[in-house]
Amino acid sequence: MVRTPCCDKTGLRKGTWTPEEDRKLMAYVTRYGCWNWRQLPKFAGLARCGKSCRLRWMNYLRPNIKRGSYSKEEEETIIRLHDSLGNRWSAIAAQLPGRTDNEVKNHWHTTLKKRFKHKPSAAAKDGKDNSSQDPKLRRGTSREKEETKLNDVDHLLISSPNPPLILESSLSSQQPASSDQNSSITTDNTVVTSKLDSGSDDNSTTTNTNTDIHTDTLLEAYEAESSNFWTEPFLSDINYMWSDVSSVVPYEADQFPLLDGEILYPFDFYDQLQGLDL
DNA sequence: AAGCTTCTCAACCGCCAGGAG
DNA sequence: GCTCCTGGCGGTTGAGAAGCT
Repeated sequence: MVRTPCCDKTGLRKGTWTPEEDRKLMAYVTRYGCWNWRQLPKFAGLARCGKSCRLRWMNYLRPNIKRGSYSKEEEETIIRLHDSLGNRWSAIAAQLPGRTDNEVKNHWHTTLKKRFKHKPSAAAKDGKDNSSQDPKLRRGTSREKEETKLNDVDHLLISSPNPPLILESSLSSQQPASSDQNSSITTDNTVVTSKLDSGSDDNSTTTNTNTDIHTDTLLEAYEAESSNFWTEPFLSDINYMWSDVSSVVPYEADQFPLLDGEILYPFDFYDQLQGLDL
């Protein structure tokens, strides 16, 4: 499923992330934010390129990542948005709280796409899905990007002017996060929450705006072709709790001997937990 | 049980946009 | 206006899991 680890010419690691690397990245970003992805691995004590760190954080370690099966509503949203937007996975993912563009893209290619092999999307028919042909048309407008930015949790992480250096050997000497750092994290959580809320609103809005007759036809076909689809329980609703320990901290707590609870559960974790009837 | 094929998805790659100097 | 740097995006890859023969 994952690539075997290897080293490139510059000595930077590639391939599968180890639990140790995840721990370092998570500890650093949680505590200090992603002030500069390029420089971050150096300060975090990681032999990875910045891009790799960013990708790992965005697609796997972020606290609000939703994992598990897609619900009927989520797949419906993907289908509708793909029909209207084409392969703009980040825009589609923005309407699916907790889902990453990579995940949405994978799910489309592995599952949803096959169900509509013979039914080209409206976007494709209208020429909207020409993104892969003309790279200049692949990107969203600056306004769309701005809106996406507002939803992007990471933009609210702190930007430390003097980033703390965390060397492998110095992790244990880290002091607890300052109140300022905590506030940024709390802000992060607030945004996550509002994003989740607004996400559903956006969903309905987008659905109303973008749904056309063709999409309905597409969805009907989709329903007809996926026999067990509508009858499946909302697995993701069961599996996903964005404040769940498993999503916030993918490893056992005792694997974080250097981290205190403040970092393990940096947000108003327990408050969220109580509200979920777990 | 073994070998083969198909599927899944984490991760890489290259390109582009936008900001800073 | 130009160059450089960085973040972000979408396409693609390929190892491992799952299914099939």
